[in-house]
Amino acid sequence: MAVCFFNTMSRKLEPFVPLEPPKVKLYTCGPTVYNFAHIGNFRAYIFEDLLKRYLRFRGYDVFHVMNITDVEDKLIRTCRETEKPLKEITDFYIEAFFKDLDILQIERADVYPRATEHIPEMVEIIKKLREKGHTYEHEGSIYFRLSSFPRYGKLSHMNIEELKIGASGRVDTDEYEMEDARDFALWKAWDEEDGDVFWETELGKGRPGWHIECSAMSMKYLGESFDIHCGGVDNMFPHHENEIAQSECATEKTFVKYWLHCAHLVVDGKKMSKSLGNFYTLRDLLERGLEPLAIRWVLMATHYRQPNNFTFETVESASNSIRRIRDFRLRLNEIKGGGDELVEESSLCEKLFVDSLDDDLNISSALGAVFDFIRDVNKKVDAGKVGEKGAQNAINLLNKLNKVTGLFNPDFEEDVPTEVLEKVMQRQQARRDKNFTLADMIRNQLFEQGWVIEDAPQGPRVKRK
RNA sequence: GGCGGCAUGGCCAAGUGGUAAGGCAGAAGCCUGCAAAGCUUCCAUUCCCCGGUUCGAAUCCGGGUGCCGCCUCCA
Repeated sequence: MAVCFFNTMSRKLEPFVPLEPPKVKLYTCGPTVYNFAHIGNFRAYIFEDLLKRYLRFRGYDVFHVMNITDVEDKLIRTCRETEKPLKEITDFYIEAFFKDLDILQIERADVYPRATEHIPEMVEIIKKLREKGHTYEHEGSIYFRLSSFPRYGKLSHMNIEELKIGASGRVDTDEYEMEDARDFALWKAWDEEDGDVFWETELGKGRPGWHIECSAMSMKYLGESFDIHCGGVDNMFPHHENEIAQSECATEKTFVKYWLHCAHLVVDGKKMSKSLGNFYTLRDLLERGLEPLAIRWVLMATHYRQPNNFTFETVESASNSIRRIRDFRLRLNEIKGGGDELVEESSLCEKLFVDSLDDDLNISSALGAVFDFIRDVNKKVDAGKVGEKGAQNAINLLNKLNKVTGLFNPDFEEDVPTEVLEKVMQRQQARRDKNFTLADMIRNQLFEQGWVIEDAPQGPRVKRK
């Protein structure tokens, strides 16, 4: 079986065949750095992390580009309100963004191009579009003329004629300077509100529109046609649609082969919003004492095309699942001597895991295979059948699959403080003396200090609570 | 109004025609000095509702209900 993805463009599951195997060129829409990213953003980034890790696991040579939008309306407004330079604000949030990625164990992209550092590339594309007659100017701003691109709407299945009506009632066409309310800005002429945020270019004094940055930066690092473009469903229209229009008009080539879109995260069944009080950044969750790995689990464990309902209860449940895996590994580490090597169990688990993820990243099914494996192995361990080699094979498999999910290697407490170990020894002596009152007292004491003692056949097992 | 998605046990969630994975929570048992961990058993005669197709449907078709997203530069 081959890797298959649901391509938004065709609305079908398609076998994945990169343009130049084994290379895979991947572009994912990144953050606008005007604030801390929220967990909904991270849902998308974790989906993309799984995608990239899995492609690498399957032998592809992935080159990943994620843009950073560091010039845009909200940012300019923030500059005005705080009277700080643009770069000071964006640098701060970019640093915070990377820190959050690390906490969630999201692997870094190969390149994080910033919009402000690619103005010349954007200008080039706009010039090319202008030469080909896809643009018009109005008061110094340059707009893309949608009517010049008949295929517009093919990704989102939006009907261009109906868009024209502005049926949402939220588009007041009278306010638009464009020929048509659907047209979008490639280049925005400077006005006073922009302050010192502008570039003097051949197109005049101004700044780029949002959509053009993704076209410019993706094509710069990945070429005029590349394999995969990801983003949240909300970016499908108009952002990705506009990217297609600009890029394909400029190059006359197919821009992207596979479009993958991630569904939204909701919290307690509702869209996150500050007014509902269910809007969380990663910081907010960590302050509440949630485990980063459990957050990663929750964000990853729902199929990327399903809406993910984030609740504290689910995170708690994920923490318990992680504990089960940790305990399984602790148990395997204690095994000595000869016995079953778990060859069949390991290969079955890996096969099911791969088959599941091949199928449009069916992570739930893949996790199911891992838990089946854990149960089967535990059963054999209980029966005393598993040898050291088998335990090592099982650990190796978890480590291997962990490269894909980042969920199967929770931190161990290798560094148990000596005073805790001394207490454990004391307790062992008490148990040998059949002084169970003292033994239980010590165990309770340690529990109060955050340590759990389990009496395994091989001796006491010390774990953090 | 247009486009799209979703509806499976207390919670999360697989499963696209063959008779309901898995995790968490819960109950009982085994094990244990007692626990914990682990294992075993139990926990949806049923997959939003109503029709239809079929030997057979959670899965296909028709209708309905509910929830959600997009249609302004929100992942």
